[in-house]
Amino acid sequence: MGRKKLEIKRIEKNSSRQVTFCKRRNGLIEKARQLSVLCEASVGLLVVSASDKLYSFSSGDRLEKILDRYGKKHADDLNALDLQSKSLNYSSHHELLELVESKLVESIDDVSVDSLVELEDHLETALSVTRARKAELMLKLVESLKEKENLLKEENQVLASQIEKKNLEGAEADNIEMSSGQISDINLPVTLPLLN
Amino acid sequence: MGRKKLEIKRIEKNSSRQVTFCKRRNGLIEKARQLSVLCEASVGLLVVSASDKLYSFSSGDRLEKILDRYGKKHADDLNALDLQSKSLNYSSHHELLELVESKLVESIDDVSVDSLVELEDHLETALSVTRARKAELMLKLVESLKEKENLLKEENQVLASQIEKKNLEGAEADNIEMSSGQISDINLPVTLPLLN
DNA sequence: AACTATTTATAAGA
DNA sequence: TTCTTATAAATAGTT
Repeated sequence: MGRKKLEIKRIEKNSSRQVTFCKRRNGLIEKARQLSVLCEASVGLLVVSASDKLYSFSSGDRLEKILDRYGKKHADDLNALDLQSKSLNYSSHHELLELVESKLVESIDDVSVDSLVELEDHLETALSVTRARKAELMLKLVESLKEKENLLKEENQVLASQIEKKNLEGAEADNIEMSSGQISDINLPVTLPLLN
Repeated sequence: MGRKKLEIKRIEKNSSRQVTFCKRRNGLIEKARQLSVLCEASVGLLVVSASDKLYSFSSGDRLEKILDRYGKKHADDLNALDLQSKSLNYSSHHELLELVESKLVESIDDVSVDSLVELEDHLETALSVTRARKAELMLKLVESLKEKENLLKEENQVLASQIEKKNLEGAEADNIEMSSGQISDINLPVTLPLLN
């Protein structure tokens, strides 16, 4: 449904692929929503772009909660942007560690599945945040190094062009010297005989 | 897109709802497939009908983990304490992916808890291997960038010293130019009056 | 981000 | 279900 029929195979052109991804992803999510509404079905949809951005839709019950929750965590993990706002009910890692310890002190048999699931969630969230921060720092490091690289390259170019300029000036200087030599060569015969 | 425009709200007529469910479900799955192929995206889709039949699509990587997790949650809920580790004897990622796919081809309901637990272990191991690899690549990237930085700095120094050298030569060149100008300045007054 | 020529999906009917 | 067909929707290429 477009100007041309499109073969269903990887779109080679990068920009087209990205645009198509955006359009079709939105379309897909809308279709998923419509299906869930029209037919009272549970629909869970996750889309991860090649660049690791995550998009999801879910229609609201258990299955979808799971998918959605997974999606949100990984969105955090991957986007690593507003960590604080999405953050955690425990205020510090120290607090989290205490929580873990208290759970572990209980006799395993007495621990409810629910509380373990809850603990798992806490730990997973903490892990995501940690990973996100790590990824963020790594990316910043790489970025700053690339920036440095660019600055140095620029500097190199400036220096190189200065050298070229110097070389040209040197050549010019030679030319001037040559021509004035010629002038004097011409002038001298004119003058010298007269002077003689 | 049909004979009439359809409002997006629950279809009341039972048979119509069922027919529409079937058509749109197939359409949605096909769209999901196309998106994954066209744009190299990972797509996971789960649809549960009102009569609790499950349909799914997944594009073959990451997303399997999510679907697996759906199974895993059931496993956890039912057998929370049965978490004995299974051996991990797959030899390659390819093999692992095949394993995952084969599991996913089965109707989710029919997968045994044990096989899901096993699959989870496989996936977690693969995940940690992948993470380790990612970390390795990141570190290498940082290292190579630092190396590049050093090379560029060296080049800069070389260029700078060349410029300095050129400047010295340039100064000499300037002197020559100056003196030849003086020569012609000297010569001209000598010759011109004589030529007049 | 819009536009629009086309292709696709699908609602209703058989 | 399945096929057909009129029509609504999605979207590929373009600007």
